[in-house]
Amino acid sequence: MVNIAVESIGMAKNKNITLKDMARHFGVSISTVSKAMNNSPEISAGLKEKIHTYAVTMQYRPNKMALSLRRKRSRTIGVVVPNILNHFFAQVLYGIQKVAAERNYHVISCISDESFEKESKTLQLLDAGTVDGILMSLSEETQRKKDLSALQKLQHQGLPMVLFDRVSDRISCDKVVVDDFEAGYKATTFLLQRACTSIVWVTPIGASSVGRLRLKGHQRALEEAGIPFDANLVVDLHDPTDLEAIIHWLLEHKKVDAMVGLDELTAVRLLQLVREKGLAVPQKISIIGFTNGPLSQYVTPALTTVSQHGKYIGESAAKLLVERLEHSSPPKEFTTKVVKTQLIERDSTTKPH
Amino acid sequence: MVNIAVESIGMAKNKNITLKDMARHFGVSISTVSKAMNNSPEISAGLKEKIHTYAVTMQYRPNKMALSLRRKRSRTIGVVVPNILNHFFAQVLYGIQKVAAERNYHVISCISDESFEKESKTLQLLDAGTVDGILMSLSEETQRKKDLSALQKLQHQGLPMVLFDRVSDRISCDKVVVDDFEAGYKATTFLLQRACTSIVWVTPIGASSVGRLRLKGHQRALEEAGIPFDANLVVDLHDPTDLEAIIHWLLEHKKVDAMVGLDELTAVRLLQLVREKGLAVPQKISIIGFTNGPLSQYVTPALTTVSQHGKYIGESAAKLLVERLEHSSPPKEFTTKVVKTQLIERDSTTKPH
DNA sequence: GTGAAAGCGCTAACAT
DNA sequence: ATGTTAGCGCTTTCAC
Repeated sequence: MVNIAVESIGMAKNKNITLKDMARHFGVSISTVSKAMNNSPEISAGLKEKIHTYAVTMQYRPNKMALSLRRKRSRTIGVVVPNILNHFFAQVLYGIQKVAAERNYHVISCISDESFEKESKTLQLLDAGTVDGILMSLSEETQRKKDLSALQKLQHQGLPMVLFDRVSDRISCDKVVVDDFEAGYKATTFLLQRACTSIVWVTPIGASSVGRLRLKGHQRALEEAGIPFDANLVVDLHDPTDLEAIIHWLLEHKKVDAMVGLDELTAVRLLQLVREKGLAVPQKISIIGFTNGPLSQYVTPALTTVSQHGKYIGESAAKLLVERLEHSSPPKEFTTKVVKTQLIERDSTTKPH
Repeated sequence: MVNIAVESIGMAKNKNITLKDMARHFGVSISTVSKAMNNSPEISAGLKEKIHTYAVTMQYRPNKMALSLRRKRSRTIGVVVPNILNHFFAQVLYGIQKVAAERNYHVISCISDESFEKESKTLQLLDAGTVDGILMSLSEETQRKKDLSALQKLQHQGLPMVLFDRVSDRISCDKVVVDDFEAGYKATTFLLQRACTSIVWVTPIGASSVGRLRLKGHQRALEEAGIPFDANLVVDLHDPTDLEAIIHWLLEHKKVDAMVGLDELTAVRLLQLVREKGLAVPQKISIIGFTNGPLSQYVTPALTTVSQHGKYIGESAAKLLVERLEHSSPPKEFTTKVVKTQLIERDSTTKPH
């Protein structure tokens, strides 16, 4: 009686069935069932057949935890991005999810919110055992602090990782980066060709590898054109709410004919502020943004922008990681994949004359 | 000597240390070490002290898989969203990540891409054992097919879940939804008050619960105003590329004075198409969108829009789930939380007269 | 205060 | 063709 009661409750609660349960059911050993389920040739066709159908009707599903414990692999990768509301990172994440799904990996995603503390905490939680590997882009604060200890700890644990976009020389691993120097160079050159010589450079990510490289490209372009670099035109934006005041000041005290915003939202806000000031874009001021998202596309005038191919970066990074996870046999050199940017000309910049 | 050698190799490869290793090191039993690490009062203060410091220097980290296997809980929740490039869902995900991080849960996120097949496959991969519970918003295709078998299977496994935004009556669980009927009603009423009577209704999510409810709200508002409902004005958009042709046709064959786009991107595209046609917004045509994202905010003219508080929805859903996971003791009734929308008036609609 | 033993669910080398 | 055993890393009851 007790048994029956237990069984029916069991049905309702759908207690997950195990190999042990099936073994008991057939009066065979657990390993026999295991082998049968894994289609081992050791087991007779008849028994296998019976066990399989029973497994199906009982909805047997192998326990993932037990498998992971045994195999020491979880088929899960961890992803840490600074900000998921940023279209570029959303695209990257999309790319990552895509290849992960294709290869039957789960992805645990975490947001650092550009905060060093959150990033470290996240990284701690994400240690080896939870995930087989990590995909990550450094937070701005982390790059400013230059404190990579959390990451290094993981690396020291032997956790494979690939860094993308915001990377660091001090971590040796596979990397996927944008050719940011060239991107900065390209944007500035583009403006110079359109006779813009006084270019305001607004960077919300000044301390990041990405921000620094783009700035260098900018400076190089100026240099090659023989235009002196004016540090006052570089706006290192720590707090987005400062933007308005800064731009107003610049517009009143400097002769400005172009602006570059290093992320999509900043560029669009630049556009808005300039127009509010009554200055026509691109006639008076040309504007270039980064990240080719819907925002750049649909704003008026449509923004000339540097596309970074976020989805492709995500896919590449994920593939690189999975590759390493599965063919750990030849631990070949670390590679750094450089993804070229593309400058998409729209209506926020003047035509060349 | 042997020990030293082993130790140094251990350092290099950083083989993760286990309770067993520590037990051997101190010549005590595994269970003693376990108790010490868990601060059991059974263990003498002295030993505990020694073990703790050793654990720290050796960087002991408990094996997550073993713990999960033992506890039958992974502290991981699964999230399935239709589309992460959509700002609304990105916000929801952000909210979810936030509370998950606060409560020390991992989140495995998956994208269904509005596809029934991908959603089912994902759900299968995400079965009990992998995650402790699920947060999910149904894909459009799934809602059209009305095939919830994958979800029901999970439910039958006893996996706690909470559905958000795109939900179904046929699944009984906690839910967090937007008051979509009211949202549709509100949008239409708003337009009617501004003397718009011929309202084009463009829905890329016609088959979803959300799309249907909003349409009902729309119809009710029309009805109350004594305006006959014209089914030709409802555009059930299956393929986004059709939008242009459809709108052109409508603009030429119907007298239209307002349009509503049921997601952010659609509304913005509507705005663009109308303006390309040379029709002033809002003077000739008023436009209302959904989802209050940067796109709606920065487009020209800025879009009047129905805000759905994505982040809040994500937070609520996550909290509901975690609540259930942690106090499974009183299995109280399922709740459905209804989040009110907010109509944000901007410049794409005329002022009331 | 410490340890032995069983068990979580599964696999695999080694019997029989 | 099937079973035994040991073990993945940890917790926990029960002895000592």
